[in-house]
Amino acid sequence: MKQRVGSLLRERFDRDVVLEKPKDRSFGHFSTPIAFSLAKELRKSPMLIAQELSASFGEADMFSAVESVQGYINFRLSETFLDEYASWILTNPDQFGKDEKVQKILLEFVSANPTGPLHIGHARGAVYGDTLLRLGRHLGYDITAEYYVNDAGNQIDLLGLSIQLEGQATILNQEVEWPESFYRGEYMTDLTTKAVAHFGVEILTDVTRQRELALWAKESVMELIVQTLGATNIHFDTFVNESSLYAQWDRVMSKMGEGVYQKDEKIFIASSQKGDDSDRVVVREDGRPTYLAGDIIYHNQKFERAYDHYINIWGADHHGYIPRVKAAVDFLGYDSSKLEVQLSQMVSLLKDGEPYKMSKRAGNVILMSDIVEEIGSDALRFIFASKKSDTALEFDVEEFKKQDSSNPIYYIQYAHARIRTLVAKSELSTQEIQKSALKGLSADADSLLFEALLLPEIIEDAFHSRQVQKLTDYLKSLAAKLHKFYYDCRIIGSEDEAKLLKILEVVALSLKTGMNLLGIEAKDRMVREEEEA
RNA sequence: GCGCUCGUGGCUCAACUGGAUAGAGUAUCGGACUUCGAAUCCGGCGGUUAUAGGUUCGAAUCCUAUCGGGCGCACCA
Repeated sequence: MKQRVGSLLRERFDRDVVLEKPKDRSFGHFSTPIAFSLAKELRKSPMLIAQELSASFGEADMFSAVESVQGYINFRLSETFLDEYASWILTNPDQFGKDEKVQKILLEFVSANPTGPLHIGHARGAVYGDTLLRLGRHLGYDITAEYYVNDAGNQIDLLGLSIQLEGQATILNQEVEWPESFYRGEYMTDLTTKAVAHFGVEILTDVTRQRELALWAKESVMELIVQTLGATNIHFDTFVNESSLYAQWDRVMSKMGEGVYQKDEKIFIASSQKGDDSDRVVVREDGRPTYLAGDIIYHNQKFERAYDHYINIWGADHHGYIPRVKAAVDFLGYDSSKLEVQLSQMVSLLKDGEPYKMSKRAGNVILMSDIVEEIGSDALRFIFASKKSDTALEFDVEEFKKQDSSNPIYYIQYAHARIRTLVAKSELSTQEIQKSALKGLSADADSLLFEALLLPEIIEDAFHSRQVQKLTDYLKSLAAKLHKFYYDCRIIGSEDEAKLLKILEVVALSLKTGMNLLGIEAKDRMVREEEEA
């Protein structure tokens, strides 16, 4: 819709035109302040320019009115145009907001270490990434969702060791000397029991089999992670194991040419030439690669797979790491501007206004699975989608258990369910509703319809700005408009029943499509929890 | 110390990326069910957009400085 108006104006004025939603709907559906920017070149007052420009329209059937107000040019879409659009999407509901973008994108997210279950911080990145994925795919982008599994390095050794120690302490009842850091929590107890069942008790004391044990345990942890993600409607297309990459090291290193050099028995990457604070070690004196080495091979492999664009979602504590990876991509001979890193900030949880208790049982973290169990996947997804991912977020789990308007999930679901029950109650057939011509609408009805038809613009904007909260904001405000409309205007039995229901069908479709893009299922009926029992 | 980032009603967040009178929710106070689901709606209170300068037709948004919070500054991942 906005695109069509935009391209029309671009043709007319021969330049990009800023289109905005007027603060006050009585001004029209769209407006542009273009006269202000033209004022300087044309050496005329904005008011005059706006008047002349608006007078030059009038004949276009897309608009029913074009007016100038204090330098702004306001456009009002014609009812015919809105009606055609509404009819079209109601007969092609799957196409609402769809587009046909052609880019291939690799989206890497979560990538949590396979050494323990996901915690609440991971959940945020997971939801953010998956929401972007859904939005992008809806727009037609060919996106691969990838999980990078860090199954190499110290942490994996530590995983093996931790299981052995856990087993020695709890199963063999031996005195154990615990290292400074090790993995703990309920899942470790489970893992240990399973390991003994699988390998026999000998595995607990055989130092030479630590790695074997660790690699087995990793698979088990990954299953747990995949399961937790699945419970939140998050699924990956591909998993890349860090351990599988090192065979390519020599080839990748020679590919970087001058980008790497040897010094003090170590190998460095000259990332300081590319804007990093200093050069970084990629291979230690003893020949063991650093974490960065793995990431270099991984990114080389990503670029060899030839996508048009790459998005990484990282925890915000890794932001200092961006320059060195970009430097590596540059040295590998690829365009590092194709690599985009989005950060996901910290989450702090409250319960009844107090800090949420970290469970000792889980190893002093808040588990994603616990929160999903407590407030549900829908609520969790909604909260995390509703705030910019790169700013810190604090929320109270109790807020999202309430079943009233203070809980946006219920508020939006209720709006959708209200429409569904209304339509079910009406004597009119779907045919009659969809065929009715939208003419002579009240200002409120027109405004509601227009708002519902705005969804495609919101999807586009939310994806391209990577700000998925624009979608949740939109759904909240559309639901609010619906509730108000419902309250003000009697629908069943009114002489406009068919028209009004047609508009409401568009609203319902918009809400449902939006919720699905958030990974939330729209309900046709609301059921109170206590009624279920 | 250096780098990144954020600072908007009591609280949680918006503001179309430089545009019209800075908006929602929550809290609080007060109203609306013999009518399509009150899981809803309406109204009141609450702001010098951290502070001080600057840029221009126009600034919460851009620039500079100051103050305050967060994160990072590994041969850990």
